[in-house]
This record gives sequence, C-alpha cells and structure tokens, in this order.
Amino acid sequence: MSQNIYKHHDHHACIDTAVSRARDLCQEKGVRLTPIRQRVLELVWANHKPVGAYDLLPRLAEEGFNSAPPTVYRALDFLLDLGLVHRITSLNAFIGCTHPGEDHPTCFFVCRQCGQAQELDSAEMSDIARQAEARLGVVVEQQITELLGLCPACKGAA
Amino acid sequence: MSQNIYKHHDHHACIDTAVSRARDLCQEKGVRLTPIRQRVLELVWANHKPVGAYDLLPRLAEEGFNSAPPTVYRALDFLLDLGLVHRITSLNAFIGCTHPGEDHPTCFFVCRQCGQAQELDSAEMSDIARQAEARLGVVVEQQITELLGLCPACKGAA
DNA sequence: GCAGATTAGGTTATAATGTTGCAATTCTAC
DNA sequence: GTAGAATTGCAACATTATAACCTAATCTGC
Repeated sequence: MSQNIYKHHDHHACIDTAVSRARDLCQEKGVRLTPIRQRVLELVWANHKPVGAYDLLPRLAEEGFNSAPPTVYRALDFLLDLGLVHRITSLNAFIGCTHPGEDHPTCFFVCRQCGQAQELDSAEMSDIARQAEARLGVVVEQQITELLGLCPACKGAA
Repeated sequence: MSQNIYKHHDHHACIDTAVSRARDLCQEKGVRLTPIRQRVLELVWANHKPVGAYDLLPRLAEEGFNSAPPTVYRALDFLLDLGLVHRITSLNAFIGCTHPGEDHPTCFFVCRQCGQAQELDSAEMSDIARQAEARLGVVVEQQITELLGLCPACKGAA
C-alpha cells in the first residue's frame, strides 16, 4: 500500500516525486509535459485533498497562465489518460495518483470532514470485478470504488 | 444476488414490486409516498438504465406535474434517503434499488454501450471497507462501487 | 531550413447538473 | 378548526463540463 498520509510525511517530497515520475512517464510515452500540464499536476498535488477543476482556474490565472475551463480540463484529461491523476467521481474532483504507470483499479478513502483522501490497494477490488464477470457474463473495463467517512484526526475530534 | 436483468423477465412486475415495497416502507417509517414521489419512482424504474434527473422533468411535465429541477431532486432525495433508489455517481444518474429496506453497500455494473445497470451483492465489498478501517484507522460511512464495461449482449455485438 | 502534418492552447459560448431561498399549500395532530 | 410541520411551487442562481472554431507551437520527413 502507498504511504499512509495520515502519518507525518514530507509533502514537498510527494510533489517532487509526482512531477519527476510524470516527466519520466511522458518521456517514455513520447508525449509532452507542457508548463500548463506540469503546473496543473503540481496544483493537484498541493495537498492530499481532491481538488475541483474550477478551484485550479484562479491559481493558474494568478501565475499568468491562461485560465478558462477548457485549459484546465484539457490538462486534467491529459493527466488522467496517463494515470497521473485520478478523478473522485463522487466529489467531481481530482487527486494525484500515488503510483502512476501501474495499471490498477483505484480505491479511495475520503474524509467527509477534512477532505483528505488516501489511495488504497486491495486485492478484493479485482475479486469484485471478476465475480461480476462470472455471474453476469459481462466484461468489466473500469472500476470505481470510493469510501467516505472520517479520518483518524476527524474521528478523534468528533 | 438480485435477479439478473440480462435474462428475460417481466419488467412490469419489477415496477409493481418496487412501488409496493415503497408503499410498505413509507408506511413503516411514517412518511408519505406522495403522487410526485411515486411517479418519480415509477419513472426511475421504467427500465434498468440509470436515468438523469433532467430526463425526468419533461416526462413529469407531460403528465401535468410540476417540473422544475427542485421538484425532481426533492423526490429523488426522498427516495435516496429511504434507500428506494441509488445514485450512480459516475453517470450523474439514478436507478431503482432492487432490495430496499436492507442497509447494504451498493455495487453496480453499468454497460457503457446500452446503459443497462445491474445491482450486485458482494461479500468482498465490506471486506474492502473493513480493510481500510484497519489499515488507516478511519471510519467508513459510505461505500460506492461502480463497474463499467460491456453487458453480455453488447459484448457479443462487438 | 522548409512544407505539411500534428499537437497544444486561446476564446467564446453554451450545455448539463444541482442548489438556495422563500412563499404558498397541504397535511397531521391536537 | 387551528397551529405546526411537511410538502410543493417558483425564480433565480451556482457548479461542473463540453462544443466549436480558430491560432500558435512543435514535430517529421525531406
């Protein structure tokens, strides 16, 4: 499992790692990590909370980037395609992927209080997909799992 | 597991059962299944495809019901609270619950081609939540799992 | 280098989904 | 029947996402 964000960690390292992996992945795939794309990635990684596309617009504007919705959505789509960020569909928000490059079904826990989110690996994830395929005769192409609740800190505070 | 919709079935019976269960549940909980609420439930159950809130508006209008967004969303919220319908968050759409009354984590398979959706039970669902709680020290209050892919018919056609 | 193809970004407008706030009505319990 | 609660009507608005069309930058093969 990826590092548990609810424990102390050096967050600058998270961002640096993410950008550096992104660069490698783009190189490998022969696509371009343009300034806008990189900046969007960094902003998504600014903390461990899923961020809405429209939250990014003013921050890009501040830095002199163009900031119309299509600009941000294009950058996000690019990053999604490469698996560098994930979309939290229940929040209409985006978050950095902690292990890009690996093709994996994603599972996120999101704290409804503080908004922090943690990506999880779980063997049971693929069991569910396989079960559905066996029982229904379907083909599963994409799997979304999102857990909502309270993180350790917010649980304690309540 | 609930009936597999990809096999032949009498769909009128699906709707009747749903409405009749809704009536019982409302009685039991001391809440009112008003005409609008019942009609929205029936429309959601019109087929096994998740339906958008805005798709319901014109149909309600045809029948002389008020049809502004809040009307539909209020009815849907009511039905969601009682567990009579579920929300497919990745589609911004709603679908009838096949076993209301039971408190259960929901898992849906949705065909990306024809749009039909099937609710699934899976023991692994709660395993995932329990794992997250154990590993992260969190409390899981809600769990969303959605599988996208191809149903038997659409798989065959492709 | 240069021409043409490809990719990325700029701009404007609009679509799709969901919410707030308040007034009017209807129901329920006493 | 009357007060309080629940429900509905209504208008405006907020949020999220995409379409369409064009310009600019970059790459590729020569």
